[in-house]
Amino acid sequence: MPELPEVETIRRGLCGFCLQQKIKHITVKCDKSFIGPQEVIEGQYITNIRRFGKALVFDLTGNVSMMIHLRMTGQLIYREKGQKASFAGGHPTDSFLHELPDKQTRVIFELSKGTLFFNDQRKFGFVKVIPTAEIEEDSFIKKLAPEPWDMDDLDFYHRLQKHPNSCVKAVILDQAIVCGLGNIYADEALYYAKIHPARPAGSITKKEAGLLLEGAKVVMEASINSGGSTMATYVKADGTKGDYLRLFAKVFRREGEPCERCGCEIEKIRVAGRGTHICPHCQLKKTRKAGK
DNA sequence: CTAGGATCCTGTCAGC
DNA sequence: TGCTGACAGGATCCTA
Repeated sequence: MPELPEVETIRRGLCGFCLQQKIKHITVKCDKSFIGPQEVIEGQYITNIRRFGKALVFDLTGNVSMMIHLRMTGQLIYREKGQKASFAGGHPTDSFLHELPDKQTRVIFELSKGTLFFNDQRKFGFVKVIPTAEIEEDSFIKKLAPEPWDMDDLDFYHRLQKHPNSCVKAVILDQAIVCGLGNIYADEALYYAKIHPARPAGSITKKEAGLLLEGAKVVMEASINSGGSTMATYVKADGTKGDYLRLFAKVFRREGEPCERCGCEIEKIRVAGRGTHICPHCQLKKTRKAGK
């Protein structure tokens, strides 16, 4: 679920609540969700929260860290004692509003001033204890490519050309090619650049690659900038489903609605094994002949 | 090596 | 109502 903007929003939010707090006790409710010795981090203080792509790293005293990856359905929900404060981020579900722990709670971190819940419906996400000095050697973190803001157009173009026969959508979802995009922002960035997701990456021109990289930055920045209010809005929604995606998504989950550029109906198709949303008029599969 | 599909797991929803 | 299959905001492993 959470892609780069959501994870960054969670990082910023939790930094505001959890820094300098002590991890007093950890309850692991699902063994699969917690990797490593929990007693190593009990009693330590949270000194920093970093982000590597879609993974969060909590640095602790004692030269130890914990990496948390939310994968598809992970959530981090912080509740302060006496309801003084709360923060929720990740896969949007009613768990944001309910009494916790609930059925999907996998790990509970009891902190000095509140409680941090790691919820995860599908159990794909995890918490992993790693010595701080070894974080950047972790197999996941090690192979991450730069984020779109740290890449220039030509570099991005060359990265696409390394997989000339793969669908361009599959290539931009690969965190070793460019870091941060997931299913939502991949669709949104391709729509921005007017590129059909099933086109071979090798057919993307330098100009198109530049537009696609720009699209990735634009859609993710917009989401990060509205991210804080996003989470707050959801929690305040009081029973109604969070639909913050609709605030900025032009194609994602908008099948059947008109494209805001041309009015043509948005379609949902399948590309690279993933549900994929396009405007069939703006995003042509065949490249038009040069000279229009 | 590449590209595509299956897989981990639980819950929800559409269709019979 | 109950069953069945498809699908899901991710990443890895297996196969051809």
